[in-house]
Amino acid sequence: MSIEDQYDALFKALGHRVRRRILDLIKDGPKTTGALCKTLTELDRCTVMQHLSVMEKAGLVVVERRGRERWNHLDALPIHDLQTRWIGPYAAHAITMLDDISRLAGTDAPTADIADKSNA
Amino acid sequence: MSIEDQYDALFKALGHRVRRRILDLIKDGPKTTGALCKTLTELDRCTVMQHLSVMEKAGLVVVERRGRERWNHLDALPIHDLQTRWIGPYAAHAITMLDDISRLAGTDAPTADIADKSNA
DNA sequence: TTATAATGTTATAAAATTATAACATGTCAA
DNA sequence: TTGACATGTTATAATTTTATAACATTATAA
Repeated sequence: MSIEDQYDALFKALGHRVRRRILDLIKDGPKTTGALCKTLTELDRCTVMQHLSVMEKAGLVVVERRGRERWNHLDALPIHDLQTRWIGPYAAHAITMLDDISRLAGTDAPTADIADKSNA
Repeated sequence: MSIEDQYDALFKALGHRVRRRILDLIKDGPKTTGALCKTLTELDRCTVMQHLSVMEKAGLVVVERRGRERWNHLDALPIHDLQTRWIGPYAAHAITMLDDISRLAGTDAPTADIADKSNA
């Protein structure tokens, strides 16, 4: 699987609000598929499993089988790598542009939220 | 447009390699649609325009019309915001987990690439 | 061991995305 | 003003994604 394939899979996995919701649900500890379905009452169980499958392919969810239960763990490392290799450089680019604009205009860079570089 | 809508649009826009390629192409300066099409020879002009439209909706591309030309500018600020508000926290979460594991195991955290926190 | 709970599999419908084609509009330059 | 260039619009085909249903498998506990 090429790096582009990985980016495709990752961005795709993050590009649906239900899947981001699932990430939130398992952020502080793994949950069984059944437990997730009890929370996501608006969705069919099969739909939840399909979403989990998309996330598993992206490496965001790691499955641990215990008896008849399936525990879905979050693995946030792919997100960390994405930040390091792709998002970070582009975010830096945004700041560079802002700085350029500021220099051209002879003013300071815009306010906190946008110009804030201190994101861990 | 809610914040979730924005995340959907952004992740979706980034979730296709052709669109990431376009971002790269306009990173160092705007390009006309025609110029982009000349580079992306494997795609129909309409397809390129559809991709540009997806990116425009996500706020990644800003269009400047000059005469009969359409200059596509990159705006990386949405990516910066995404990093600050969403990606960053999750990336930090990954590091926290690694630290927890290391502490439990009584060893140091794994090697550079993964444990590296120094991402600008 | 057997009913049931939890999950897995296969099939399919509905919706959205991706890619083209055909035609239309607006602009420049001779 | 007219021909050609750059882009816009509408329609449609092909593919993928999302959602659900029906049935199958596996494991637990009474």
